[in-house]
Amino acid sequence: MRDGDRVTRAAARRRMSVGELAIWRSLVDTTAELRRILGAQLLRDSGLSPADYAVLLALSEAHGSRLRSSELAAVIDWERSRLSHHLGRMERRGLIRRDDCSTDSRGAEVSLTEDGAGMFRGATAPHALAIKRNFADALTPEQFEALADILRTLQNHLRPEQTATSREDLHV
Amino acid sequence: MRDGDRVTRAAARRRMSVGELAIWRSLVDTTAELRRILGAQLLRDSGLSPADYAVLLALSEAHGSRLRSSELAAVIDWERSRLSHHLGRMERRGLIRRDDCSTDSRGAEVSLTEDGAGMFRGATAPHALAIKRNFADALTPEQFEALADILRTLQNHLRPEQTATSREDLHV
DNA sequence: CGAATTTGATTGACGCGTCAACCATATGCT
DNA sequence: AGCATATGGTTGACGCGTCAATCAAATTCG
Repeated sequence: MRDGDRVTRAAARRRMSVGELAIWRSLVDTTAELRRILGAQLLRDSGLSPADYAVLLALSEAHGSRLRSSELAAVIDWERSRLSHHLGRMERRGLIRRDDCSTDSRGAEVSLTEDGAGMFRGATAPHALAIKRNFADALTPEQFEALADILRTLQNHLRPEQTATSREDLHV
Repeated sequence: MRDGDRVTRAAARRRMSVGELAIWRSLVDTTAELRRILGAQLLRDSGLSPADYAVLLALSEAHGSRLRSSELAAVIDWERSRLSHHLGRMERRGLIRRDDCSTDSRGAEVSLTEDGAGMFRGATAPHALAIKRNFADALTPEQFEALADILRTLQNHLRPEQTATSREDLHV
C-alpha cells in the first residue's frame, strides 16, 4: 500500500479545513500569476505565446524536427482539435509547415521552418532566465525538494497508474 | 533583510538547474490538470464555469450581495473589460443583474438574481468536495505546511510590498 | 472482395480573454 | 464658469480552446 493511499483513506471522512481551502486558492492564484508574468515576458522577448513555445519545443526535441500531428498532440498533451487550430495559425505566421505524410495519406507531418527554429532558439534563453528569476531564485533547495515531493504526491493521486517520476512526459 | 532576499542574491549568479526547470514544468502541468478536472466537475455538477463561480462567490460575500463593477473586478482581480464581457454573458443567462448606480451615474451595480444565488448555493458543496477529493485528501499536514510556506515565499518574491499572509485577497 | 468500423486530422460554432478604442460622467484646476 | 483630465464602464476585433460534426483514408472482418 502506497503512502498516498493511506493518507487518502485516513482523510476521507474529514471535512476540508478552511486552511486547506485557502492553500488551494493560493496555489491557483500564485501559479496563475506566475504564468501570466512569464507568458507576457515571453511574448515581449520573442513574440511567442506559451502555446507557441510548447509546440516549437516539442518539434525541436523531435527526431529531425518533425512529428506526426497526433504524436505532437500526445507529446504536449493537447486535444487534436486544439492543435489543428493552433497549427493553422502558426502556419500562417510561417513558424511551422505541414506536409502530407508519406506512409499514411490521412496524416500530416509537422516540421519547423527556418523562421520557427530561429524564433525558438531566440526565445529559449530569456525564457529560462525569466523562470529562474521569477520562480527558481525564490526557493531554497529544501523548498524545491518539498515541492517536488508534493507534486509527485499529487500526480500520483490524480493518475495512480503512471510512474510519476518519468521525465519523458514533462513539457512546457 | 528578509530571508527571501538572501536566497535571491545567493542564487542570482547560478544557472537554473534542469531539476529546477523540471519542477517548474511539473508545477504548471499538475496545477493545470487540477484546474481542468475541477472545472469540468463544477460545470457538470452545477452548470457554472470557474469564472462564473468566482463572480458569484464575490457577490455572495459582498454586503447585500451587491457590488460596484470595479469593486467586483478588484475583488476577483480581473481586468474591467473581461468582467464587463463576462457580466454580459451572465446577465443573459439570468445569473446576475446590472443596475445604474445611484451615487455615480457612470457606474453600474452588480447584484445576484434569485437564480444566480440558488445556482451558487447548489454549487458550493460539491465544489468543495471535489477540491478535497482531488487535492486536499492527497497531502499530509506536513506537506500542507510546506506548500503554504512555498506559496508565501513565492508571493513575497512576486509582490514584495504586500503582506503575504493577509487572507482577505484570496478568492477562487 | 466489399461493407462496416476505426483512425488521423480538419472545420464551424460558440464562449472566453486581451488589447485598444471609445463613450459619458465626474473631478481638478485656473 | 470652463476646459482639461481622470474615472467607470462598454465595445469590437482578434486570437484562443472546446465540443460536436465532418471527411477521407486505413483497417477489420464477414
